[in-house]
Amino acid sequence: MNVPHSEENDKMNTPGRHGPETRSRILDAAEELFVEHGLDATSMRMITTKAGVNLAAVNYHFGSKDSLIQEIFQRRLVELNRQRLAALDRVEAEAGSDGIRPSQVLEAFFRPSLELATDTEHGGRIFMQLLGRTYTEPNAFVRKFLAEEYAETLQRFLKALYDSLPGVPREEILWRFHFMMGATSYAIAGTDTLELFAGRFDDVDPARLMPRLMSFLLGGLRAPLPDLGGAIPRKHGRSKAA
Amino acid sequence: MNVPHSEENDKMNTPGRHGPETRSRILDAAEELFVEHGLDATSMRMITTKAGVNLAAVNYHFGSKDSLIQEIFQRRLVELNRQRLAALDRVEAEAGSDGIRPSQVLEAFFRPSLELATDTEHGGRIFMQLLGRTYTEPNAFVRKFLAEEYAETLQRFLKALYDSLPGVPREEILWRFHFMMGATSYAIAGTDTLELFAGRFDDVDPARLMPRLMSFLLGGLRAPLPDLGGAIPRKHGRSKAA
DNA sequence: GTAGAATTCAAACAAACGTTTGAATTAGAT
DNA sequence: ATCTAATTCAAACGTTTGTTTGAATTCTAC
Repeated sequence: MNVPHSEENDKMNTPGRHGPETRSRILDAAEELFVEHGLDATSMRMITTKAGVNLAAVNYHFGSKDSLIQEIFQRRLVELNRQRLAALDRVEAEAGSDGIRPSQVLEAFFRPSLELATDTEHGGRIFMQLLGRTYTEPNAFVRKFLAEEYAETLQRFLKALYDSLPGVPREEILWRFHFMMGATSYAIAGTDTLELFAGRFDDVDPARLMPRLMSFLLGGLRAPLPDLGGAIPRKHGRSKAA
Repeated sequence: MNVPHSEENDKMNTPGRHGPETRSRILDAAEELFVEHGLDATSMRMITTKAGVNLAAVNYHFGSKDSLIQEIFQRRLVELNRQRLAALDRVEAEAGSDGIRPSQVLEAFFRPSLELATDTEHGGRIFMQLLGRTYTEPNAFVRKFLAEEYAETLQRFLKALYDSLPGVPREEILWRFHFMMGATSYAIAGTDTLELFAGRFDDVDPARLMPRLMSFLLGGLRAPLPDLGGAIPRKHGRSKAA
């Protein structure tokens, strides 16, 4: 009867009669609920009730629950990765003849996400909590488009990191980048995790999180390379990291 | 009619007629499925089908799905934390007059989990993947008993870490321990995460993961303390970490 | 071999799930 | 004011969820 929820066509700027805010009401409500209960445990009824809209509104505007999830991640990730790449462009443009330092690469990658995690006004903090726990999400559908959304950004940053650490085996850099993403995700998503573990957590000021995390990450990245014992597949051997 | 699933009473060693393996069949099947699809997305029917038992068997032997989940975590975590505490006891017993080094604390805490993650024979690897993604699990029930299960262990290790780093503000140590747990969890749970991101991951040999991770963690723990700018609540100031 | 408890089994339960439907309502354009 | 398309709405759709039931089966003990 109707052909709504605009899969890929016109942006419903001209149409959209009186409910241009129904979409965003749903997005905001869903974002919060997904953080609180997880993707699966959040039902359509919970979302529409919290948003104050009709149950059918999600399917009308987004098509399905999966499409809603995708939309939520996309609207944030596109902007986040845009900022990251812009920051990398900036430091590369200002770079001298001997390239950029590893700390600059990390800054460009992690600062935008931590700044988004600081934003309590527009739901940035909520989304970053959601994103953090989504990295380990088993849901195949979610994993797929998350990988697609990250592919280009990751590739550019890994290359920049490789160039900033000449002589260090790429395999090691890749692993350490993995470790760094893990530490960062937990720092953002799981504050209450350690809070529960350790009883209390006095200083959770997000403004102080950035320098704290940055020190840790840089220390880990520049740590002496491990002694991997005997045979190492490719890349010849051990040495000190830069 | 029956009073089964033995909440807390006798260990059903004397009773348990011909199906002492029904319980473990269910536990093993559930563990695998939980890793593959997540806790919520794994249904009772999937579990009982994979285990080759009747649908009602889970409720009969465990009482409910939640109790099954709890049982799965408990049988592994009790042993894991026992090993951790034993390792800590050992290094503390051998310690000289000037206490133990931070690296020894980290070894005692993280090595048992990484060794469990290496065990592909008895499902240890599978469980550690499950545990890693459960740290960020929103499910309130899961979070609760996970915190209880970890409370004592965390407390002892944090104290040991504090003692091994005199002069370093406890707040900083707590944060860095949080970062370390994040890095480790991702390293174990989310290998496929970065694999998806980075396209390929040549060297995933778990035997090499331990030295790799250890170098990174120690580098992060011993990194120079961050400059937190102006006022720092309690604990007086900044200094170099040991 | 018979009594009785422990376990398995097929079937059903109510509740919740995501989605669809078709009529009612609203708003923009002519 | 009228027509038309976009949106909202209450109700129902067919599945799937975790759990329960009561009879059938299996095993231990006497």
